[in-house]
Amino acid sequence: MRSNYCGELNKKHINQTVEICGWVNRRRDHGGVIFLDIRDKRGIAQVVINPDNADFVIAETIRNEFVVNITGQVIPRAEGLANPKLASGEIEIVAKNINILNTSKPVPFQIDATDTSEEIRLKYRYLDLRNDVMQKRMRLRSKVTHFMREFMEKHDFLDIETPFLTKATPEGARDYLIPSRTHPGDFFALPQSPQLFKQLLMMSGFERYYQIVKCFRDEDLRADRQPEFTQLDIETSFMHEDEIMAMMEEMVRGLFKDIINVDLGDQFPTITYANALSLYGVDRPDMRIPMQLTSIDELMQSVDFKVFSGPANSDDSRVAALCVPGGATISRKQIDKYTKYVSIYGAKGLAYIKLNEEGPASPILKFLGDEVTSKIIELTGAKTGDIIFFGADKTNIVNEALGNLREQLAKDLNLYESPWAAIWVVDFPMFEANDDGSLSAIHHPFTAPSVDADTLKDTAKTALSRAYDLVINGSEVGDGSIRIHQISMQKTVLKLLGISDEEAQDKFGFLLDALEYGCPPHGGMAFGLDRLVMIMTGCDSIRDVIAFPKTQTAACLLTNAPASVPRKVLRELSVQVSLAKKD
RNA sequence: GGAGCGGUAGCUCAGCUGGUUAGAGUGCCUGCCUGUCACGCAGGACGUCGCGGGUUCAAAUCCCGUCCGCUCCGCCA
Repeated sequence: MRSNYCGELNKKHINQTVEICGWVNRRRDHGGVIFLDIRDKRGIAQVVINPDNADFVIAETIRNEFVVNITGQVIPRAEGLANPKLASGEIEIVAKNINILNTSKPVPFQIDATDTSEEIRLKYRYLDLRNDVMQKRMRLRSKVTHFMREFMEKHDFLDIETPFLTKATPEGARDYLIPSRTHPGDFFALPQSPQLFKQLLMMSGFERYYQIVKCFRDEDLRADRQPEFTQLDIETSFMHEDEIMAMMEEMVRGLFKDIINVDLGDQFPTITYANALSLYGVDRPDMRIPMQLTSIDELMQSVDFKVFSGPANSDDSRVAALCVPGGATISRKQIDKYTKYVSIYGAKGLAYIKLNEEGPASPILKFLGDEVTSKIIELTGAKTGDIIFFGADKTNIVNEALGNLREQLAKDLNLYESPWAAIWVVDFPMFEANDDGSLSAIHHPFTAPSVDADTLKDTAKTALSRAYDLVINGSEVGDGSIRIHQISMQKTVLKLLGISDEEAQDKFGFLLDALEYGCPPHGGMAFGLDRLVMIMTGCDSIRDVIAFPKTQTAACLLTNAPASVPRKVLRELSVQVSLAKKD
């Protein structure tokens, strides 16, 4: 049915008779001569149909997106008629036989349009996916998973599937629930990750496991968050964290080099969680941006300006400065926009000092005085032409406000030092305190602390874990940890988290039991495949690298899922719906 | 749960402070056209202005509610 792909035809094929299959990307009917751009998965080639062709009458009925099969001869294009936009632009095919394999209604949008709204694209996703850009993204994604599988297999990891119909977990995200017909009133949960199963596989002696697997979390969506997403999930036994990180790093470096020819550097730098927050305000620092936050608490403790001196003298607060190179040209109007921007993170204002040619200029100079002002300039390393922004509030508000402002400014003013930057974040705390004083796991409840159980009990609020995150260009693309492999430690951690013995036994007693039958030390990692591919393709949303993604309300515009089901089905599942039916 | 932006022809959009018959480009249909490649030219058809209510002599336009899409906060171990 096909001898060549359209996109691969070139001067080498001149005089050959070829048979192509594909979609009509565009038809240009000149009355006397008809041109068809035929598109297949490799690209586009132009077909010419002359009026003396017996199939000319067929060609006249052809419309965009018809599926055709054409036999013809490849000829060179005459002088000046080549199309440099097409890979096949130096040749064209003179049609001999034209076969309409299928017709098409007029499509709701031209396939190669670039301005179609996402809503329409999602509704007709099967058409959107015909677009060359989407085809390329899906192909790159496939290359990524192929590379991953090859790497893991080469390193003797075993691909083992774990159940989707499993048990709800305490802590963490909301679960997607599946009612059980055979156990009326009981529910399965879709896994938020195969975490416990992969740990059990270590206890089963497989030593190295991986899986490219869907995970499910019923939480609100973002540009980089979908309710079902894909992870490269990995677990190993008998490896220290530095060994695991080195191996994962090798994979990621190879991935970027092989697939998009990007060199991420010989060894990814490492930063502690505490330093990341202090210097960049976030736990996923974008290292493409050289700007750092400067702590100026000491300097501000005695100034006669309560907005600064208050937080400077408070333990849970912080005063920090962010010097923006060349930022003195930022307009008052733009500063107002940034003030509004930081307010979404709870910042009550955004003080600044501009370093103009004539000297520092700022509404707050009179409160700070010359001496303090010059010390700020010294500490931040600010130069003439720069602007210094300030944050003074609770520490997490300052960090989030200035940390996100830093990234926004880098975007607006193009302050990137390099196009790519990977970094490991380590030394996460084990726990964070909730509003009510209780503790939650920062990573998850099975993460090993870096101290023994007795020390952990005494220093729960400050103890560090053996977790590590991989951050590329300010996006967390993977996280992992060494897990707890001793029952006593696991019980200590669960107790600190306020999970009772009964609840622990009920929710994951199987894991606690397994820990007591010769559990090897183990640890692992999980990569967010969608985010990785998003970054590698330069997309702003993971929806752009997922064939059939969901909208912000977790609906599918293509299938109209989720949808109601007949009462009979619900009865079988022992499920009652209490809402009034929507229309 | 909250904030912001958007929803007008198949598609992308314009439509100011309310005022006759709601427009443009593109797509579609018809005719013409032998070298285009976003072909061109001429003509034509196509509207639940997201939905519901209100104000008004009069609403795409103003007000209230609601649904949908996007970005973000909360949330996401």
